[in-house]
Amino acid sequence: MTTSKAACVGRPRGFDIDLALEQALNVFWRNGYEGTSLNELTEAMGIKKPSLYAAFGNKEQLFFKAIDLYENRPDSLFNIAFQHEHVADVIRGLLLGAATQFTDCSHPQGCALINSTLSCSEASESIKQTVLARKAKHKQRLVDRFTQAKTSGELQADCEPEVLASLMTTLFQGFSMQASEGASVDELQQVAAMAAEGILTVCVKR
Amino acid sequence: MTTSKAACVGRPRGFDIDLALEQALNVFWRNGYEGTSLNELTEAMGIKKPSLYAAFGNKEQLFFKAIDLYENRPDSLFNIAFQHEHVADVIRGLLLGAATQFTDCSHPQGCALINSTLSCSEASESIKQTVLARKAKHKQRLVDRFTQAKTSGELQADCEPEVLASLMTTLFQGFSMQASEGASVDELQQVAAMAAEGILTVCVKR
DNA sequence: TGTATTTTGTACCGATGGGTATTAAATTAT
DNA sequence: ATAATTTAATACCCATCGGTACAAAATACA
Repeated sequence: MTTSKAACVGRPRGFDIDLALEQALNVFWRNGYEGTSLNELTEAMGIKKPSLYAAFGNKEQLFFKAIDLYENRPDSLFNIAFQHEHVADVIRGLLLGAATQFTDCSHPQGCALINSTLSCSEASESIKQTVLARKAKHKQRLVDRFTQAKTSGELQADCEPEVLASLMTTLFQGFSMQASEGASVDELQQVAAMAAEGILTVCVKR
Repeated sequence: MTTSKAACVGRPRGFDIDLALEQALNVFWRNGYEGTSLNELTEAMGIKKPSLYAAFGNKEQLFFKAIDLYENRPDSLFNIAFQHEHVADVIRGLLLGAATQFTDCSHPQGCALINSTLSCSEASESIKQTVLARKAKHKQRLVDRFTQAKTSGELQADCEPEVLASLMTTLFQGFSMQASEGASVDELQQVAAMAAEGILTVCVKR
């Protein structure tokens, strides 16, 4: 699928490339891009450096592939929440979903995309720009959905879709940081509930 | 004041130590702790490494002194907002103040404290813990203020001070990230206004 | 005029960063 | 078997990291 080179000649690869990519994602998710060293990566992936470079190119390309894997997961926050018909349920789903997923112990805490941008000095500028572009794309999905809600009369007249979308991403980023710093599910869910109540009261007709 | 060693014997120091500390703060503010190298620091401070180590100890201690400088500024967000009598004005002041200060072009974008935690791998664990402790102290100030407001009857009965404080810090962290990523004053102020309206509607008696 | 004391600049230290050259090992095709 | 091809492991490359040894320079005191 992601890597479908049927190299049927030569010595066969001694590791599962998709599994290795998942391990790499976990490390980047936990430590960000610059906070992750090749030694950490190779150890987590169970391979040596030359194998990593042969299979994935370099650290940067490995990161991009890992982020692709992250964003294409079917149980993504956006994919689930956007299934709701009413914008009120979308907003509730996004906030509660973020609080829940970001603190899920079955994987690193917080959002992999958000966590990755954090530790980017001027060195890895391309990483920064790419991640920012992806985040902007997600924000645009919010703007589009809220604009549609405004058109269909679900939102208050004085509620601007762009501002509402910005508020949502602000909360996501805050949730991601708090989760990474050890906040509990309960704490974030309570915050999400309060935020949702405030937003729905102010922005959504009921 | 901060460094009042009257070393009146020996070769006099060739640079202003307080000014140098301000420059160091600016660099940490922009790049975080691990994202800042000694070369960047010495260049910004206009001194060489041995001078830095003689004056400030090491990178870690320099960071702590820079953060002290940051937190003790009289025009701090909290110090200003907490002067208001009514909790509604405190909340409005904190949110609008954060949006405004975090995007102020006269210094690096975002909150120095929040930005510093971001790029902390397991390496600099002491930095992480110290910054987390300081952030927790600030959050406690919020909890105390909101608890007082609850007692004095300014808050709704179902509004928990801890949750409200968490929501505020969530927004601060989100604002800091967005500001660091280039969000404009206007954008953040609009978001802050919407957030304030929602919070006041849901949490504060009017 | 020393002498003690402190700062400054240069040049360096070991450790770690991302990345690679090279050779041995394992497989398919001839 | 043997050649061609691909992966694996070791050992290395250079740049940068935080930090420091050392000697020259600049001051106060005797």
